[in-house]
Amino acid sequence: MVFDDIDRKLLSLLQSDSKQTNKALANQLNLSVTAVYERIRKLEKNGIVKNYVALVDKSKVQKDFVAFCHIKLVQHSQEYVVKFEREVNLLNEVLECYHLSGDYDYLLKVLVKDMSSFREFMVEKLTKIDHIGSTHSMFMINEVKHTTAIAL
Amino acid sequence: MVFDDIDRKLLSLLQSDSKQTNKALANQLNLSVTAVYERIRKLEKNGIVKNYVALVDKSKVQKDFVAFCHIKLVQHSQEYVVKFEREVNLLNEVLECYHLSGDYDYLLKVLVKDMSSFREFMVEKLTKIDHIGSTHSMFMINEVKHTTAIAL
DNA sequence: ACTGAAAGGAGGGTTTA
DNA sequence: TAAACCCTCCTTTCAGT
Repeated sequence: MVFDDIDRKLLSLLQSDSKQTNKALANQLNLSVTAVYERIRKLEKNGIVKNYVALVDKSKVQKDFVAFCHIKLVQHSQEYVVKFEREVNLLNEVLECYHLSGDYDYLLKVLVKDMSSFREFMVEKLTKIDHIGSTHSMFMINEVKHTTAIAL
Repeated sequence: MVFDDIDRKLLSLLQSDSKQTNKALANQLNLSVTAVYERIRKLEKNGIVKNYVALVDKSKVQKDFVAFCHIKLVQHSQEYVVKFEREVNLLNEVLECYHLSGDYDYLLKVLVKDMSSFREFMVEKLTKIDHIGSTHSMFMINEVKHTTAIAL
């Protein structure tokens, strides 16, 4: 799909606030309501807009201890990798997991209540997954920036 | 603010799909539409729900090269830290930035088009920020998991 | 804090220009 | 594309429990 500057601006608006009415969007884009409606439909249909979500303030729900865990597997056979990735997907403390280049295989972003919850997570959940060789964790001191909006 | 199991379920529903109507939410929660409406208002008013956003599929907009950059500052004076954090906030390629414990000071999640865009980002933007001592970058091979939903 | 009803407004689609 | 118009359904308010 090809998108122009108006689509880009529209995506930027929707990424910052998806509860705006089509009328409000139309004003900012100098378009008619119908034109905005059609463009949004197209973006959704093409899977460019995946979905709409509410963002929750983690500090307000006692989940503001963020840890980044580097993980190395003992082996890299297909079987081990698939199993590890499936298990990680089931852990709700893990918000993000990336297979990475470099010294370690994976980077996990883990969200829990506090250090003791993190300890529990490591002992009871993460290290219970087979084939984990070594881990190295770093803790967030402060969140400097966090956005879900992709600049186009 | 105190929240009960219904609020938790409501937050979970809104975090997975914020475009659901209050009626649909009411059905899932066995509540009336008004009761759902009031609960959502309370969650918004208390800042628990920060905002509502559209999530864009990065692979569909040619932005699927993800890099994690560890950064060490040459000094840690208040002035350097503040300036660095302000500059980083202005870089739209940086989706996330955390001040971390450990060997490096900061971890940045950077989103660009490809390796050559990343090179450009490093040379033209990131390393133009003063006081950066050393950097160490890792590249995403595969995204195993990525959610914005906080489990409650 | 919940329900149900009722008003106002936005979504979703069609037609005309 | 844009604008006018429609009907439907959702949001929001209000009275009552």
